[in-house]
Amino acid sequence: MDLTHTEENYIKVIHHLSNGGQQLVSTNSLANYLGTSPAAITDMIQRLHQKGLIIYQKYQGVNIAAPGTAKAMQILRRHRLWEVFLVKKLKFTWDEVQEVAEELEHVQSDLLIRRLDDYLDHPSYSPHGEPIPDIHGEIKTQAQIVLSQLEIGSTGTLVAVKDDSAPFLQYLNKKNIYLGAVVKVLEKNSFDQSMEISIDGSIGITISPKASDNLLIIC
Amino acid sequence: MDLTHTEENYIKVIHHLSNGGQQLVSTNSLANYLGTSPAAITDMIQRLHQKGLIIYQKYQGVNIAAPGTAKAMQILRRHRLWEVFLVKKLKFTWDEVQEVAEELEHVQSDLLIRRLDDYLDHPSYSPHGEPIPDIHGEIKTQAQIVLSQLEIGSTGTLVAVKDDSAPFLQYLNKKNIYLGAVVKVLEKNSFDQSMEISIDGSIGITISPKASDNLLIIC
DNA sequence: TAATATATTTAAGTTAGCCTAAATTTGTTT
DNA sequence: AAACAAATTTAGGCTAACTTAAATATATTA
Repeated sequence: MDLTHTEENYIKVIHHLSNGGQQLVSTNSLANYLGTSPAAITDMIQRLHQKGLIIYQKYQGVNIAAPGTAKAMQILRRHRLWEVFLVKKLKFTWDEVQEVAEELEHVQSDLLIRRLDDYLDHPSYSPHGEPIPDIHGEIKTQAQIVLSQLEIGSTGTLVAVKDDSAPFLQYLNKKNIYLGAVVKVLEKNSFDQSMEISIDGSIGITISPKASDNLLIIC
Repeated sequence: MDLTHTEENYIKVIHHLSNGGQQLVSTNSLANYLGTSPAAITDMIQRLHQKGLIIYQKYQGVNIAAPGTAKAMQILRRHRLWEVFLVKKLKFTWDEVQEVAEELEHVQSDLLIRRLDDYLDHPSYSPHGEPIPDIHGEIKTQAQIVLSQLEIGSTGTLVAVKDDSAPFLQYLNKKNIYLGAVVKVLEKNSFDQSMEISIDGSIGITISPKASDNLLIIC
């Protein structure tokens, strides 16, 4: 089923605000999130319910339905692949990608997304560390842990940051720490919780506990 | 001024059908080209005239105005850069690009287009051999002639096709004839107007007059 | 539990972009 | 030049996606 850009956005937001279907989403929270009037929300959710993409009962809020989830996964896949493209190939910074990816995600062409995926070597994570659904809409869920919990001698792949404020990102930049890097814990200093790590085989880098608590890795 | 996707499409088509402003375009020809009713055309051209993008007099047809030309150049630039990307990077074939580029050209981000242009090394021609306007909307014009007029022993660079129907593009594909190639005329058979040519120094390839009349080259 | 506040829906209206049918202008032919 | 044909515009309507204002349902609290 083909949706309009707006319908796709609603589906994406309902999927997000319902935590993937775990909770009901109120009309007001949608209106608030999307910056439209509650009346506009009611209008649209009635249409999406009609189409079977969401579950809706008058005055009771909405939830995403199975076909809606599939659609949401497709949109997330497109969005995150474009983000990878923008950052890896076009040298966008993390904070520049959102707006453009928001538009690119609505370009309708399965062939395009398949080729883009090939071109990018089938990435599993966006530059923000969000998992990229595969072509079937499946997300490979791998438990993420904070770097500070990794044991000495163990390695993991850096996939996300908890704090994506500019100062922290600049700090990471300066220390040559980037997403996708293989991190190895060389040492832990128990008296101040600082860590010595190597990034993709580099020599030891010292990072503070504040940093290691905000870096997410998979093993 | 920001235009809707539809308005951008109208501007593009009016620019095209007016030959860049050289002739008036009738309501009917627009309706025909766009596959909509003449009434819808009248609707839209009144709006575009209001915005100063086209020149319009009731019952007299329209022409592109200077601001419309600037907009058309911007759209053509986006379209053709995306075409280069799709073909060069994503391995699309000539006949696969049109539809997707048609969507991508409407993504609004000057930064995106600037970065894409950098990434592609500032190409001057699309895969169909159409010139790509620069960031100021200027087109570097070089006289194009049809291959059939090239003399024996002369060479030229293939930059465009007159006929870009799928069958013709597939024919070219099969004969290993591609845009950007250096073409040399080896022989001309006067009885059937067929030609022997070499492509980037290849051995002789025989092409029909129908083909050589539809291949545009610069010398 | 009744009164009140909040959330949600309905009603009526708007704009973009289309449609068909009717009216009007322009072009062509005799 | 009048009559007809073709092209164009106007009029009235439709859907998607919004708006504000009014009505109604739900939640809260005295």
